Amino acid sequence: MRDVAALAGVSLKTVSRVVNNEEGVSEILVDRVQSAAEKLRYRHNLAASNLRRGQRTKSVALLVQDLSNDFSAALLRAIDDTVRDRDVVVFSASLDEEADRERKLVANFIARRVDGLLLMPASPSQAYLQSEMAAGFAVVIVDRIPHDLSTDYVVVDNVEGANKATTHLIAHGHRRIAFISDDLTIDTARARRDGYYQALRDADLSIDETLIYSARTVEAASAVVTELMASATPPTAIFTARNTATMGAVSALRKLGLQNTIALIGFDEIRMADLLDPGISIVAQDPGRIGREAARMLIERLDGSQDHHHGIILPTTLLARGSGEIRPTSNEA
Amino acid sequence: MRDVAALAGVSLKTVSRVVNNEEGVSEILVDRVQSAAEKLRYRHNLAASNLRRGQRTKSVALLVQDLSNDFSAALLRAIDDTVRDRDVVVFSASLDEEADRERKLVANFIARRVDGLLLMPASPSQAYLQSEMAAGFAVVIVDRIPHDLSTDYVVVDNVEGANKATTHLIAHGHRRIAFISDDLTIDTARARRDGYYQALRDADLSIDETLIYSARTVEAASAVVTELMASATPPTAIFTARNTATMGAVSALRKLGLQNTIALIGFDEIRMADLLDPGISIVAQDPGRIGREAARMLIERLDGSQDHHHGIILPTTLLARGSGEIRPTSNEA
DNA sequence: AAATGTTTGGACAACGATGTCAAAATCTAC
DNA sequence: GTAGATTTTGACATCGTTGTCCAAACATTT
Repeated sequence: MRDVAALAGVSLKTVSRVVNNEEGVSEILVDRVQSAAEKLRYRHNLAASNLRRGQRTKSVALLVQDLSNDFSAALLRAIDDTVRDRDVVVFSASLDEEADRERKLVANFIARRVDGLLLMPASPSQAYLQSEMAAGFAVVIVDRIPHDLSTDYVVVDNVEGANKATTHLIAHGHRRIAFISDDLTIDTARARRDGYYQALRDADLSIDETLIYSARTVEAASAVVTELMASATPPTAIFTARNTATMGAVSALRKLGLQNTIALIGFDEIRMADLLDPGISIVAQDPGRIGREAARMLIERLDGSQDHHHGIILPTTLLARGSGEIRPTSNEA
Repeated sequence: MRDVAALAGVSLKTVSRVVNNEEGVSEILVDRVQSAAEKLRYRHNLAASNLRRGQRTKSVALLVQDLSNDFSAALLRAIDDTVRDRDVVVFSASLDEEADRERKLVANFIARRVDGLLLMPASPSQAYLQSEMAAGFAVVIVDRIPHDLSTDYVVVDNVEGANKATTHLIAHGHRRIAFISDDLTIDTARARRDGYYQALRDADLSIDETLIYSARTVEAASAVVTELMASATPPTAIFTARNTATMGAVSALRKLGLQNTIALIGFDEIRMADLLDPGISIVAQDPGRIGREAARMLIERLDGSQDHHHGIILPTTLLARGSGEIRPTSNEA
């Protein structure tokens, strides 16, 4: 910038004025500065500008479990779309449920002075964010309920959704319904299990702990289903509480030739679910909507809203496509 | 920082030393500074540090067509994983094939002084990056061939992959093979069409322009297939040159009840492809590998490599799962 | 022609951090 | 106890910008 000023024969401040499109610089000088900037390939330094101005960095960070998961990818896309109007850019990273990584990344992003954080927490407690928030840092928790932290969040009604799925299976005559979720240390997984329990209780069915499994990956879920089906008393229906689990279950059932025998409902949409045979019944959430709402809440905070923190609980939709409507075979009923 | 120094009763520089874990500060002072920092909730400002040090910002940007597409999401994940060791964070954004957006975002990221750019270009020419690169900015083009720019890039062998798919269909007796790709202004789409043409020519089949379509979205592709099948002389096979096109074709064929009649091969993997009936034959690329290679190349440049720029052309794999092995019905042959 | 108003341009300090270099404090050895 | 070596500490300038405030240049009015 100094060089540009020298080449254009003006002061630093005048160059700054031109760069920022400020009023009060004669056209002749504007031209001279611009061509000098061009010649020297001058590039404005946003970091220095932000430093001086003490302003927002116009950047936010999104931390999710796994960016390659459809749900998280859709979330990211929706968030990026929502903040784009305001010229805000998005950092993102995968946590793989490692609390350490969350802490490290959050510290890094705070050092970078991002304006806000959208977090699908891997940590059991987010109390460590309290002091940051007190200092004006905006945080919105997505897909999970915040723990030990009073902040905005956006989730779906996991208990209700899981209840709906389980009740649906019960209504179709099932009494032995397996539950496969992500690790139960995860809030969302527990909520879905609670919904499952609730539905069983409401139907006066006993809870069989041997039907409760957790599996992080598609392969793990597939192995669980294979094992379950080989047991002495296999379930007649499966409720998979996560998209990867659903994919694993579909794959395993098909391999066993049981896709038309064992009922299956999954939580969270999977691609091509309606094109499989049978179609896979799903309790769907709308990741785009979750992302948009979360980004909107974050933006409101950045705009200075001091409203009381609140959570948005979005509804789920049961999509009956066939797999969830399979009835138990006679000898199992 | 000033406040921390005051509270600890030391100079600014000493605080800086403690923050940066530099040698030569007595333990007593280290403790005093740390507890002062704690008390004041001091957070190191990376932007200011980078400004003073004139160093790398340890951030890179990834610009792709659509972050919610499986391919791009897998790319992002692989890149994030690769650069994480070095404590580098990743910005990402979707371009939706809008060249303007690419230019704007690149300018923004340069102003933010990201160390490097991973770009799936939407622009027809990337010449505008030449001067940035001359100034030491690292650029790697992914999934497409750079235009008017000498730089590193990572692509798959699109011509060969498309040729392989088309040849496979021809070998199964097809002579009327439809081609559905992304917009043909896109380099990669053109390369795949070229591979398709090449295979037809090699088999002495004429090229029928009425069988060439482009469709950006799943819905558009579905509509194209529906239209094609309603025509007087429908194809007996379809080659979809993009994952969204494949999804659209699968959906349309199934709706028409033609999934076991019309052969289909897609370029780029789709989820659950092997679980559909018939399984969907795919010319697969490995997005994780593409991302890792691209990130690796970028890192090498950041480490100062001045090697001649070069492109990596990764192979594709034909996965025969059923849909691509359907033979034309007798009256069509 | 003097007084007033309106643009336009520039000097300077500051944002938060750190490299340089010299001063102060501590230690060693005779 | 003192010269010399060594460890700790701090003053200052600087990275690239921009807000503040004043000065110069020019136009307008009476």
